[in-house]
Amino acid sequence: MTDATLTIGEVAGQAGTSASAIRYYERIGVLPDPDRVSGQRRYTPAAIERLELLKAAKRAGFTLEETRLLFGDHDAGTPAHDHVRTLAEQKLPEVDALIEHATQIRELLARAADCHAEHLDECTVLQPRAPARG
Amino acid sequence: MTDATLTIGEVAGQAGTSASAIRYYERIGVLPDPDRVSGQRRYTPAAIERLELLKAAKRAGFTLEETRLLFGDHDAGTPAHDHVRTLAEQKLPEVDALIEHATQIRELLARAADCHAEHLDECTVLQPRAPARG
DNA sequence: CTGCGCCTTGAAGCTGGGTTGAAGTCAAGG
DNA sequence: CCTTGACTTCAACCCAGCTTCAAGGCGCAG
Repeated sequence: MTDATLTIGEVAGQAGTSASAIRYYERIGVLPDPDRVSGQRRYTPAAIERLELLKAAKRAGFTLEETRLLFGDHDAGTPAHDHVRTLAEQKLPEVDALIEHATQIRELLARAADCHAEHLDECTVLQPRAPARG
Repeated sequence: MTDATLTIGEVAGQAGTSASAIRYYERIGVLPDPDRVSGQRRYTPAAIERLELLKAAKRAGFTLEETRLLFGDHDAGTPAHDHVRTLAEQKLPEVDALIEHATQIRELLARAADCHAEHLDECTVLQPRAPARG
């Protein structure tokens, strides 16, 4: 029924993480407990997608606890379901702010990377929009 | 010459961080050593902007060490200047990836926040683009 | 039945990013 | 003078997020 055939090592390799990290995630409830074959964890390919989502969420500034709440398994009708909506509403502006900040930083980096000037004054990484030293 | 009049407490308050964090940043070289008046740190308003840049960079996934390298004080002509360019080139695609991932997460959150369905199946936070359960 | 490779667990250790606490300094005010 | 309050240093502590270690299990090849 579940074509859970992947071992933890395979999943880790494909998702670009480590087996120990996956075990850790399961321990703290960020990932669900997988099927077992004679004690060993077995995964479906969906687990890889889930890990990638988890990675993206982490990069977006979510703590593991938040990803657990947001992307954990909640069935409809549970109080958790409503809680997820609330949390999502809370996090939305934070993610928006992150995107905006990251875009600003991106501009700075682009300027720095593109700068071949002899003196940093002309292309300094600093001063996102600050005048200073004028 | 330097109109450094702000105390660490004032800067911390305005930048939305803590005095101990600022001392820590100075200790590890992420921020430059400020002027002193009878032992006490004094800052110009530029310090607040710098702290805000630091915060943005952190949110964008930079380690403090990276911000030290990127946004630290390098004078023109130093080897560091070139190193900054290299690092900036390295980080650019990472920041791009971050922005993309964050945008994806944003979509997920927006869906979740907007979902008033009774059952999570219709609006589940999971499955960014995965079919699954089909 | 031995070795190999990958898996298991639990506990302990590590790194980054700070915070907290103790003990002391300085300037102003009563 | 002495307190008050915001600052100073240094070391110790804390938390999240893993990694590493020790001791052992399972299945397969030789």
